[in-house]
Amino acid sequence: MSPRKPRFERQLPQERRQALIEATIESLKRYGHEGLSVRRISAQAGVSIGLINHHFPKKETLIAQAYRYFNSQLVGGVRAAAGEAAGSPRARLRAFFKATFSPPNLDRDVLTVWIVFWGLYRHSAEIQKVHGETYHEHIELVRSMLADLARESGKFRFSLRLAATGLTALIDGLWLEWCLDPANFRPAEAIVLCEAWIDSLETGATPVELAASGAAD
Amino acid sequence: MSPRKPRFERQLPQERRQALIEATIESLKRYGHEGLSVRRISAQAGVSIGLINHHFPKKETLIAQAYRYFNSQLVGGVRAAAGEAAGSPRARLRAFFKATFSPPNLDRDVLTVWIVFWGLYRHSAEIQKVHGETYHEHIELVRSMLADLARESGKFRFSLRLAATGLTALIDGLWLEWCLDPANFRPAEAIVLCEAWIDSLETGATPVELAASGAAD
DNA sequence: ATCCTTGCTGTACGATCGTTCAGTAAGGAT
DNA sequence: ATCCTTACTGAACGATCGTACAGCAAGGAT
Repeated sequence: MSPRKPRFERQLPQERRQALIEATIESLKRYGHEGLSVRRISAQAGVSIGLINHHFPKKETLIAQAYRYFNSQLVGGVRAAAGEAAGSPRARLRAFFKATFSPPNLDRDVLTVWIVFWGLYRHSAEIQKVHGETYHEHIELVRSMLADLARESGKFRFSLRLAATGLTALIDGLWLEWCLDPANFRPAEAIVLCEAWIDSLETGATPVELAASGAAD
Repeated sequence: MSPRKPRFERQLPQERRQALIEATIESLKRYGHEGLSVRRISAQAGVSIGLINHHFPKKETLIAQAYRYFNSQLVGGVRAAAGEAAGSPRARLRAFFKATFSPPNLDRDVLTVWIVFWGLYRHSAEIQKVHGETYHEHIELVRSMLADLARESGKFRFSLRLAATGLTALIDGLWLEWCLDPANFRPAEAIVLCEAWIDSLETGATPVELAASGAAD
């Protein structure tokens, strides 16, 4: 008789928690909102139901940490792609666009997961906190690249804040449209549109200031 | 003794169904994803639990019809605003932007409701059908306005399809960003950015064609 | 005034939810 | 080889879910 195989393996709490976080994301990819149950998550992780509450005080805590991990993985990916690109600000932006509109960023499952998290936003203080931090991190990345570009190529039509807002909106909107229906356009076309937005920042004839238009709301 | 007040009032099926649809939307605004239960919806409508299944074969049918009604109300609003504007294509676009970035369109509750519907997208054929129809209607509206503009003012940098894709993405992205955090920018600033996008379509120096960039991917 | 249609109510049912907790056992320490 | 800590299991609990259905009653028809 061979030595009995253990029924389970003990893990360090830190490692088990990370495994549960990754199982949560996988469960959300597979089942959408229905993947948000301790039974689905624990099945995905290959552990018992009770283990989740052994490592996390409430389900909400696990979900919020999964949200943070998911966002940081994605923003980390595009940040690294932009950082590795050659020196010119324009080249960094190009690498940033390319990474944004390629896997693993451009993935319908990513939208599925995000929508589940967004659905929790209004009623969960933890989710709001994580969202605020990671969104701020993302828009700061865009802002810094635009700042580099402005320093090199002169004035923009808009304030840096507004230029970053517009570019972020364009990127997010294209990303969202593609995920909802990939038949609408090709990823390369999205990149062309983003590049064109950058062009228009530099070549725009009339600098638009907001004091004038800010009167009415 | 006064005549007894009836415990309930009978309605024509058509009217009751409409009331249930509106109660569904209100319940989603109030409670987000948790508002998607027959108990919450029937409480919101002031009727019993069983009435929903009396008028709709499954809950999913009610939800899909609520989605259709919700979308058609919103797209109908901006379409009407654009239609009532003065003759020039530019003026119609301006009215369209203004309606898009004003209540009742620019409302955080609208995002709350949409996110719930989006969360059902992947696993519900009915929701997919409704989404496809209303999204197509919306992008056709944008496309027709851009077509009018192009007819009057000459060539665009992009194909009509791509110009409409980009403008729709910019609008949706700005709308989404504002709903997630209204402190980021003012609605008037979003309109300025959209107008600038239109400007850049007309004044762009280099017409960009896609055959060149479409090789990869 | 009585009947009839049917809009409507509300209990019941089985499934699934998040959480609790008493007990099991893995595996390093002694 | 034995002990001890604690990661881990899994049954149980009450709450809530969507749907079914038997019966009630509103209100027009006769």
